[in-house]
Amino acid sequence: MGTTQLEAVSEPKYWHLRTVLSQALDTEFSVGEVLPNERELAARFGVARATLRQALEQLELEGRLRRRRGVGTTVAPPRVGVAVETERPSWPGAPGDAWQPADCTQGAVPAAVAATLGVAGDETVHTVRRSLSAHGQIVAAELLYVPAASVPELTAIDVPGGPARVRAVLRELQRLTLEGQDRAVELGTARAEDAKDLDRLPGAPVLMVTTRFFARGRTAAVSVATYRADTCRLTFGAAGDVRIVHDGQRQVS
Amino acid sequence: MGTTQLEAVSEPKYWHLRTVLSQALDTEFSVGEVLPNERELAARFGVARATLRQALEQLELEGRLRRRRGVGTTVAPPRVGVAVETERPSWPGAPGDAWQPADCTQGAVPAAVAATLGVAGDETVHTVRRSLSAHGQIVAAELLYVPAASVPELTAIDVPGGPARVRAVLRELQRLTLEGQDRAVELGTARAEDAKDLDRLPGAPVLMVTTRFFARGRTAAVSVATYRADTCRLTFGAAGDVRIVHDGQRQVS
DNA sequence: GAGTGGTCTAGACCACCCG
DNA sequence: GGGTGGTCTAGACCACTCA
Repeated sequence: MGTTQLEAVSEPKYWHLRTVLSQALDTEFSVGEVLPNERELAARFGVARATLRQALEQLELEGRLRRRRGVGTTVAPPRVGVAVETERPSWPGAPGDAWQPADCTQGAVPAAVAATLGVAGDETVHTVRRSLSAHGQIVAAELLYVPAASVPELTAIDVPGGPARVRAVLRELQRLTLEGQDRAVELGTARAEDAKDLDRLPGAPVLMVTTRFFARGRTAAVSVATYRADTCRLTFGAAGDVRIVHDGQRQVS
Repeated sequence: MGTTQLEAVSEPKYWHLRTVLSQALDTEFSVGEVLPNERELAARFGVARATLRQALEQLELEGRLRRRRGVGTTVAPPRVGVAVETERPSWPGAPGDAWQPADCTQGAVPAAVAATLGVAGDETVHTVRRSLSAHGQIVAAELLYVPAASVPELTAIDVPGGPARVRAVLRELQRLTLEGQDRAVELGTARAEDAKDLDRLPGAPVLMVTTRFFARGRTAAVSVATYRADTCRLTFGAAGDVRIVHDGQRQVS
């Protein structure tokens, strides 16, 4: 990485800096390598630390860098491909589903969720929490909403249940015939709670995937999953090793 | 919106501010309404302007606010659902495809694209640019890469072609039997060029959708589409009016 | 305790929009 | 020309990690 000062250009400094750093990452650094600290880098490029941080933020958003307080800034590995949808629709918890059960509560749900489920605001809904890991890292957290009416065989409980309870809910769900599902993907920010699970700061960018499951002519369950946007690439269909970055700067592995 | 100062809490000020503003947006503002300017808001909450801006940035990332230089900060409408995948796989430009042709060049492509296409680095590839509008706004820009070998009937041109040329390429593509496709979705930042098309600043968050089209046992084309992350919600399957926000604070329309 | 990134401040100037 | 958000500076202190 050169010691060069930035020459005068019309584009914002932080954007030019991002480009310079991006090229340096391509040519002079390898995955896992630690960059000089922010104060050092800022001095080297002759900018304020805040400006440098703006450039680093961009690169982190693109999944090129990983920054950890007390540790430093390192070159991030390529994003992990996470299969969101493979072939046929299937219930959560079906064989081959890699999500790990966490816990399960029941009670009322937020109005927006109730509306999507088509249930009354005070109707009992099972709320299942699960998480998904890849390469030893948690990459996604999920809230699965299952109206009690969808799993009538299930006996009520008063206290939060653990993984066993989660499995019981999912088992009941499998008994229904899945008539279809649809999904929506959008950008969101991690709630404080999810951020903790995902080992990120509150407000970290996440990809929110909302899935509706249909059975018996109605919405039998809704899943809201938040994936770490910095480390994940969501795949649909047979997508295996798609590895394109828009500006084409990045090496293929 | 209260004139209240922020009380002492352990969470970062900008995050608490985000929450306060978010609730104010839910209860005291309607879509399109203009917020007080940043200096005014910062003074009202007793924080520096930079801190306030950090909170506004979060809300903009969540699609709750829209900020325009010289104009002001307004309450954003709900995100637009954009159908990325409906039923069966289909070629770009097939009937029902709402993408607008822009222009078309040919020549070498970035190494990463060539690798995905499975062509040599110097092989001729048609690069088609298209854009997608919804409600009078451009919401996505696409680069479609079609190796010359996939459309052998097409005569070569030396200069960039317009929409007519784009249609010719797409027409040739339709003649192939589409054997399958897969997709990947990830977070990216808008290149300067795309940012201009999308009416955003460079580095604006975008959802990058990479699609591979298979024909004759190989990858016949690759599309890289960038959607405005602030205004778009990508839908897969029959998803119509899914409208859930993770923390459930938001009203359903 | 030394070093890292994260938060926050109080200013300045610039680019852009609109009346 | 006046008002908006966007960029940038030069500092300070804090929270966290690790030897």
